[in-house]
Amino acid sequence: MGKDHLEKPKGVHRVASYQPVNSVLRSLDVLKVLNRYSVVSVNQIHQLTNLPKPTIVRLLETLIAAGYAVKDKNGRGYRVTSQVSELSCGFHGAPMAVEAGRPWSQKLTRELKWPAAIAVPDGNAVVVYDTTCGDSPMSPYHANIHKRLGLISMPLGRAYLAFCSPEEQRLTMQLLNSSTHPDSDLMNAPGLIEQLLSTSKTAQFSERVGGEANHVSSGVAVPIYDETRNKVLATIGITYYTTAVRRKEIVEIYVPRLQAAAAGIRETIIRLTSETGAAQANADHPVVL
Amino acid sequence: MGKDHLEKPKGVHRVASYQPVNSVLRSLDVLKVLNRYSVVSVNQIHQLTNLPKPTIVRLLETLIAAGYAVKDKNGRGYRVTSQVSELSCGFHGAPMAVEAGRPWSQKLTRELKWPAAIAVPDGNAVVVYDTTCGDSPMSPYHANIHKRLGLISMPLGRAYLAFCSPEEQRLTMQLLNSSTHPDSDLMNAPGLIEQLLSTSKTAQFSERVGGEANHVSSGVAVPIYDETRNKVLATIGITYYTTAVRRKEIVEIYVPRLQAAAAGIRETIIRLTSETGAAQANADHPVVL
DNA sequence: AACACCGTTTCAGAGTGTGAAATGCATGGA
DNA sequence: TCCATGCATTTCACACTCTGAAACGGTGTT
Repeated sequence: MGKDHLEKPKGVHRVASYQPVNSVLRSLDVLKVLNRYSVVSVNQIHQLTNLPKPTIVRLLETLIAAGYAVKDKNGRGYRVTSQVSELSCGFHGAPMAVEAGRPWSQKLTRELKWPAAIAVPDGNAVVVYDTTCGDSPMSPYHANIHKRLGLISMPLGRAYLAFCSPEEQRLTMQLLNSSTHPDSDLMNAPGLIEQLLSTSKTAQFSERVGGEANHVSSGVAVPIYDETRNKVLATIGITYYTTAVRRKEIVEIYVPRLQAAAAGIRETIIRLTSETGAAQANADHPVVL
Repeated sequence: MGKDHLEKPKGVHRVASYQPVNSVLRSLDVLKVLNRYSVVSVNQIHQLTNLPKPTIVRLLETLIAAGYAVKDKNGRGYRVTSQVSELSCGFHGAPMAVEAGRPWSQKLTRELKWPAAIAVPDGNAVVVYDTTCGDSPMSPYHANIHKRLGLISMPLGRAYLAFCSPEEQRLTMQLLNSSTHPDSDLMNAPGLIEQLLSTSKTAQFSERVGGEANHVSSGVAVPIYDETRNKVLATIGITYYTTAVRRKEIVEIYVPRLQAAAAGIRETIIRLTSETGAAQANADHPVVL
């Protein structure tokens, strides 16, 4: 397979360098089938996957050894155990927000040109899990992915702190007072904090006007709210050069666009969540016998 | 942490004839770690699993090829996708009822000696997914696991039909009228059906008195009700020789025991469900950075 | 610039997964 | 009762696939 001339990697993403591990792919197929039907026989799996039966039995025993499946009584079939939740319980918070939000932040950047970012609350800060600063032709910053942003000074942080539940806000404030974080230096001005939060709450978005400290950039952000859990799942915002945009434009165009994106993301998340939990209650039962 | 996958043989069950497939066990470990943390680096996985880094990258690429993971932007880490729900969405209905109910039906058989059974509604019948007839010293029948039982004549079936929601009952009755099923021959006596259902509903359990047809056995059953979804998840019942038990004993001892078991199973199911869905919202965030 | 760290790639070799064929093990019909 | 049938399971020799030490290359730090 050795090429003697240089081959350019495809686009930005490199081609996978490894061949996928065969047995792993097969085991995932088997586990998927196990999940589709309540109780499955080796033969059913064989028909659904075209895998040789010995292979199926071997993989099933492997899944059993790992605790994700059990053999039904008197060898009539196999089924999954409650432990399978370990394999999907992590699809919450950051991963869900990123997967649901990516198309929306890209759309924002296409339309407004400025970079957008999505951040997820994590203790005493928010963590940026996605930015479109690579897609934006004129990004004020280069790359702040995985950066922890302060909950007071940064719009993405404040959009969380101002709009989360009162109890959550109280606990987070305690955390802010008892640990070091990006905004630790602002903690001695309690009046300032309350003012910023209430201003955000009234205006329905949070804003940082640049030029104050040593920032040439400004930003606005709004929360992504899950109404079924009463929880701020993430925040989404855009950043721009302070001198390049008039405030009127921000309030009348940028903020509504952000709120529309947040609403769209919220709907996607609700859909993904309900699919994960319930769903297929009907599709699941094509009368297994 | 867990590295040696040496499994001890399990008690009465036969020892697994195959050696578990190594790469599969490892991939499941990796997927589990991916789920425990929002975004993970290869190094973090390495520290948590003790797997060699090339192996981790290979398995991650395999998971990516299968669609269960994606590489976070600019190579800073990996995370799961919404597709992981495929690997656990099946733990509902039958598997959950069986896993939660098994200890209770065994307890019933230990105490009352008669065999107990758990059945799950499936279209126009209920399917027996677990029985303790192997544990019972005096079982009237031999093995009816995976058998489809009628919703009218059998206590396990009637406990579902009588106690499910009115809308579900209406749809199921339509299904019973338009398909063949174990009780097809009873469908021409509509008065009988309504009477059986209302009697069950009043008495809070369903009962079949043997000797009527050609049965020497009788049975009682109760529904396992999920209050959060307003849904009968399964039914649990016991079977006995008609002539061996006085009716007083059934009403005063058997039925209360069954109802206690149903309540216990319901609680276990609620616990399992909430663990699967939410949970770990806090434990999940040991500040990943 | 030099260093340190980390993700990724390479590659040769051995251990491991593979699946056709054979063997059990039920159930059901004659 | 005794085969016939269908399915789950086991065996086993071989090919091949997975393995992981070592090397590489990129990025951020001193």
